[in-house]
Amino acid sequence: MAQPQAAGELDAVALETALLEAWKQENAFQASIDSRSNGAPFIFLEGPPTANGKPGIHHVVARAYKDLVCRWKTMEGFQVQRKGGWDTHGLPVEIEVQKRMDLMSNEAIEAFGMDNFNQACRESVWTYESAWREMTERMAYWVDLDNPYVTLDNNYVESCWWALKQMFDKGLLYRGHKVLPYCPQTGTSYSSHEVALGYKEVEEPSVYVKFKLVDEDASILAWTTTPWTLPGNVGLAVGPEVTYVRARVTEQAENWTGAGGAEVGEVVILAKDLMKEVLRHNVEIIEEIQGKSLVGMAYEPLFPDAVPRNDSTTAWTVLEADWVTTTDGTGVVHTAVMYGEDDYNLGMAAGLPAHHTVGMDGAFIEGTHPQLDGRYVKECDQTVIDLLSAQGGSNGKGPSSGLLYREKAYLHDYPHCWRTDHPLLYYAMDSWFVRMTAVKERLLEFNDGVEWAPDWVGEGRFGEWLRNVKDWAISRERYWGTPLPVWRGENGEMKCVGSIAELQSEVAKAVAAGIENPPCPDDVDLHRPIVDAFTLVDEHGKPMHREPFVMDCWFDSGCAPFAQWHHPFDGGETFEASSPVDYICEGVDQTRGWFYTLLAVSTTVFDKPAYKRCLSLGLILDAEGKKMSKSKGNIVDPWDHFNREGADATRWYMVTAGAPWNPLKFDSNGVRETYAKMFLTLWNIYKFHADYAALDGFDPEHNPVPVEQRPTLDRWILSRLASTATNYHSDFVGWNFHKACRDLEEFVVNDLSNWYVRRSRRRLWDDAESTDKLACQHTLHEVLTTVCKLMAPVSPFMVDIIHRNLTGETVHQASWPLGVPGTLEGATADSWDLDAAAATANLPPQDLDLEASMALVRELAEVGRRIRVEAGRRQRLPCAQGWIVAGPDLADFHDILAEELNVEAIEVEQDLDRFQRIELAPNFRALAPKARANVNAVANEIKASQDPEALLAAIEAGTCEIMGIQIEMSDVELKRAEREGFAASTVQIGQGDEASHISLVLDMNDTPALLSKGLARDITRRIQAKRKTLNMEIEATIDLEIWMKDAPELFDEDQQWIVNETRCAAAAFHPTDLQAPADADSFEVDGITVWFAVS
RNA sequence: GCGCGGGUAGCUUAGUCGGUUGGAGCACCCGGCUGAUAACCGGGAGGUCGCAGGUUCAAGUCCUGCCUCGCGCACCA
Repeated sequence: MAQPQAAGELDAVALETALLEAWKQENAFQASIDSRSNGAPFIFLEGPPTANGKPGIHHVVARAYKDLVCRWKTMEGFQVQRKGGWDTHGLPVEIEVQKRMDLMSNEAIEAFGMDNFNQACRESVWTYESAWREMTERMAYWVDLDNPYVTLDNNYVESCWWALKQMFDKGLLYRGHKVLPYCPQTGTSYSSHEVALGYKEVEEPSVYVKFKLVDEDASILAWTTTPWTLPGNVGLAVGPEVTYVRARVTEQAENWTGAGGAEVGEVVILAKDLMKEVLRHNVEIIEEIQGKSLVGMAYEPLFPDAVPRNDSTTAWTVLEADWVTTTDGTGVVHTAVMYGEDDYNLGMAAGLPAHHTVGMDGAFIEGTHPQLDGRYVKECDQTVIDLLSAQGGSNGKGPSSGLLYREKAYLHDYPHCWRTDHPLLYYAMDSWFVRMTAVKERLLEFNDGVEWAPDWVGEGRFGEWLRNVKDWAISRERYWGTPLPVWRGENGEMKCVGSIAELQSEVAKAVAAGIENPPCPDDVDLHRPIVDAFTLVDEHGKPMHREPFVMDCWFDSGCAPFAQWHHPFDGGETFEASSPVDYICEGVDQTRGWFYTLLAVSTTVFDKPAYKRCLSLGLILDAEGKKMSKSKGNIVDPWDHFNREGADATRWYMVTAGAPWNPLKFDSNGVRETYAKMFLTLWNIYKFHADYAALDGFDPEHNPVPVEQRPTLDRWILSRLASTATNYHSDFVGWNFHKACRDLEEFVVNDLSNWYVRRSRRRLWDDAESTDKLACQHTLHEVLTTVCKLMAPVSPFMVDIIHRNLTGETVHQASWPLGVPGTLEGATADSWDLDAAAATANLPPQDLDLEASMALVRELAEVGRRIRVEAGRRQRLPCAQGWIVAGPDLADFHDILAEELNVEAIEVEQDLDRFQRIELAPNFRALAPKARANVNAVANEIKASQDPEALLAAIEAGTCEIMGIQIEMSDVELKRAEREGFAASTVQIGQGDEASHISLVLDMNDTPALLSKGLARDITRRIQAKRKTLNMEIEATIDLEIWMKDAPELFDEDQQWIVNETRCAAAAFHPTDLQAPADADSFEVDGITVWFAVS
C-alpha cells in the first residue's frame, strides 16, 4: 500500500481528463472486466443509438444509468461484458440523406440510383460517430466501442434473416393487405409506434352526405371527416340493433351557413339518437326502423365511374356491422374499402370491390372524376364538397338540393408523418406481418417475469400494450434497411432465405434452371439493390423475385441479443450463455420500441424472454419542462458541463435530481450546486487528510488502532458510515439510486465534513505522534476509501484519484463494501448464498446508540447557538455554565459540547422544575378511540389546565377523569417550557410514546474572567484572518502589537493564549491610554475597540 | 375518450400507517462561525399542499368529481 501524497487544489476538469489518459494507458476498462474473470457473468445489453444525430445531455443520462449498474455489479464481483452497438438502418437515415441531396421523392432516389443512395446512407450513419465516441469516453461510460455490433454489418443482417426465417417456418410471417397509415411523401407506411410520434390536433371539414336510395325517394345520411374517401365509397354500414328514423323536412332551416341543404318534403334516414345533433331542419318522423331492416337497400354511387362494380352484388348497398355506434356522425358509416381498417375488413367480408381511387402518390387515380383526377387528395376537400352540393349532386341523380346535407368544421387528433409533418392517409397496401397475436399469451407471461423499474411501466404501460397486441407490420417500402429475405413467384409461391449459404445455393439452383443471375460470393452485400438482382426459382422452375421491401429497423435492434454475436453462424455459445440478458436500460419512449421488439423477436424466434431486468428512464426535459428534441433546439450540450463542473458532478447531479423513472428537468445550476456541495467538499476532506498524512508519513498498514480503542467521535463516524453504506446498498437493490446518493451526499457533507472533520481538526494539527492522531488518520482513511467505493459506480473520476492516492490501487477493481456475491461458488446474476455474501462485506461496526447520542449532541449544539441568538450573546464570549436537563447520559460528550457551546463547564441537572414548567398536550392517537366525538373537548381541557402539575399528578395516580374519560399517561404528552429568566431551549427526542425531552440551559452572567477570555478569542480570530489575507504560511511566526479602548482586563493567561494561537514570536499588549498608530487594523466588539498590527 | 405518472415556498424537491407546528436545498435579508471549502451554523421572510366536495374527532396523506402538465393508448366512420 502506498503512503498518501499531499493533494493539490481541485481542478475537476483537469483531474478528469488526466485520469482518462491514465485509464487509456492502463486499459483500465478491460482490466476491470479481466479482474472479474472468475466472477459469475452479469449480462448487459446496450441499446444501440443512431449515430446520425449529435448526442445530447439526455443520452448522457441513459448512459450514466447503464454505466452505474455495470460498474456496481463489477465491484460486486460479477463479470460484466459491455459490447457497444450502433443502429444504422431506417427512415431517419434516409430522410437525412434525402434532405441533404434534395431527393425528396422515390422517383428522385431511383433516378439518382439506389446503390448510390444507399452508399450515401451508409456513410451518413457515421456522421456523428466520433462525437458519440468522445462523449461516451469523456463521461466515462465504459463500453466496448472498438468491437461494437453494427446493424448494417453483413453478419448482423444475416442473423436477422435467420430470425425472420424462423418466424416464416413457424407460420408467423405472412403477407397481407392491411390498411396502414401511409405517408405519400415518404412513400412508406408506418408501424403504430411510429404513428404515435405524430398525432396532431387539426381542424378539417367534415361532411354529412345524402346517399340517395335507388328504390325510394329518400336518402340515407352518413358522416365523414375525410371527404377525399367519398369517391371510394362502396357501402354504408348500420348497426343492426340501432334505431333509425325516416324523417321528412317540414320547413326551411333558418340561418343556414355553408354549403348543402335540403328542401321541404325531402326524406332522410339516420339514427334516432342523433337527429338533434345532425339535423338543422324541422322534420316530422315518418317511422322508426331497426337497423337490420335497412340492410340490403341499394343506393346510387356518389361518383358512378370511380369504382368498377365487377361482380360484386353488395356494392352500394346497406350492410350491417356491430361496431357501428351512435356516439358520432349519423349512426351510418360511410365505407370506403381501401381507406379504413374497419372498412377494409367489412368490405372483404361482404364482398365489396377492393379498388383504389387514390394512388401511392396520394393523388386521385385517373378515371375517378374529371375534376379530381391527378390531384393530391388533401387538396380536394372543397372540390368534393362543391361537386356534392351541386344541384342533383355529383352523380346527377340526387335531389335538386344536392347530395350534401351539411358541412361542419371538425377538430380532432389526426396522425401525421413524424418526419415530414404531412397528414397520413389510411391506405390499404401490400404488407408483411409478424403474427404477434398468435403469441400474445407468451408475451404476457414473459413480461410477468421481468423485473421492471418502475414496476408500473411493466404492469401498466407495457402490459397494456401487450394485452392489445396487434400483428407487427414489419415491411417498409424503402431502400436503406435489412432487405426482406422473401422471394415470391407469380403464382404466389414463397421462399424465405435464412443465410448467405442458402442464398448461394438458391442462386445456384436458379442458374442451373437457366435463369441468369449475378455472382453471389461469400461476402455478397446483403443490401438493396444487390439482393434485388437475384432471381430464384420455385419447385416448378418458375422465377421468383424478391419482395421489394426492407424491414422495420426496430426489427434489427430487436435481434440484438443474438445478432450481435452473429448467432447462429458464430458465437452460439456466447449467445446461449447470455440469454436472456440480465439488464437493459433505456428511456421510457422505448416501451413500444426496443423494449417491445426485443421481447417480440425473442418470443417468436426462441419462445424465451429477452431480458430479466429493465430500467425505464423518464424523459429529460429542458428547464421549462419541455421534451428535449433536435427539432425544438433545446438540447443541452453535455460538454458545457463536462468542461465546467466535470463529468463526475454532471453524473451525480443526474442521479440525485430525482428518481430515474421520473421526468428530469435538467437544470444547469443544479450541476453547479452538486459540484460545489458534494465534490468540492469531498475534495477538501480528502485534501485535509492527505496533506497531514503526507506530512506525518502516515501509512494505513502500520500502527493500526483497533476501532474499539478509538475515541467516541471516530467510532461514531465509522458507525454512521456503516449505516449509510447499508442503506445505500439496499436502495441500489431497489433501484432507488436517487435516495442512495442523496443520503450519501448528506453523510459526506453533514456528518463527515461538518462534524467529524471539523471536530477533528485540532487532532491533526498536533505535531507530536499520538495514538489519537493515528486513530483519526486511520478513521479518515477507512471512511474515505469506503465512500470512494460507494460513489465509484455513479461518479468514477475523483474517487479513483482519491482511492489511488490513499491505497495505491484503482477503485474500479475494488470490492463492494457490502460484499462480492459475484465471486462466490455457484453464484449467478440472480441468486447467491446470502450468508456467504454477507461474510465478504467490509464495514466497520455499527453502534446505533452512539449514533443516537451524537445526533442529540449535535442538536444540543444547535440549540445552544439558538439560545445565544435569542439572548443576544455572541458565540465567542464564553458562558460560565451550561446545564443539560433530563435526557440520556451524555457524559462522554461533555467535552465536545462545552467546546461547541463555548461554556466553561457542563453539568447535568435532573431537576427540571428549576428551569422549566411542564405543559400537557393531548395524545390524539390514544385519546381518540376512547373519547370519540368528545376528543376535542377533552383535549382542550387538558391543554387549558391551570395547574398542569396537579393534573399530571392526578393522571399518574389514576384519578384523573375528564368528561367521563379516564385519562392515563399514554393519553398525554409531556412538554416543557422555560421558566422566565432562563436562557434555555428544549428539544424532543424520539416519537410518539417513546418521546422524551431534553433541555439546555445557559448561564448568561458575565465575570471578568469570561470577558477576558471572550476578548482574547475575538482578537485571535481577527489576527488569524489577517494572517490569511497576508497569505502567510501556517508555520510562520509574527510580531504582534495590540491597543484597546473601553476594554475589560485581558488576563495574562488569555494574552498567552493569543500568543500561542497566532504563533507570535513577540507580542506587545499596550496600556489603554496609548494611541494606536493610524495604519493599525481595528475592530469593534460589544463596544470595545481593538487595534492591532501584525508584522 | 381510456390508462399511467405528476401539480407542495420564486425555483428544485422530501413528506412512511391519516395525528393537530408540512421538512430540506438554491436564491433573498439579518446575525454568527471559520487558518478546510465555492463551505458551515442560527434567525427571518416566503405555503390556499392544483380546485371543489366527501369520509373522519383529525386530511398534503383516504374517497369522488373537476382543472392542469407530461407520457402512453385508442378513436378519428
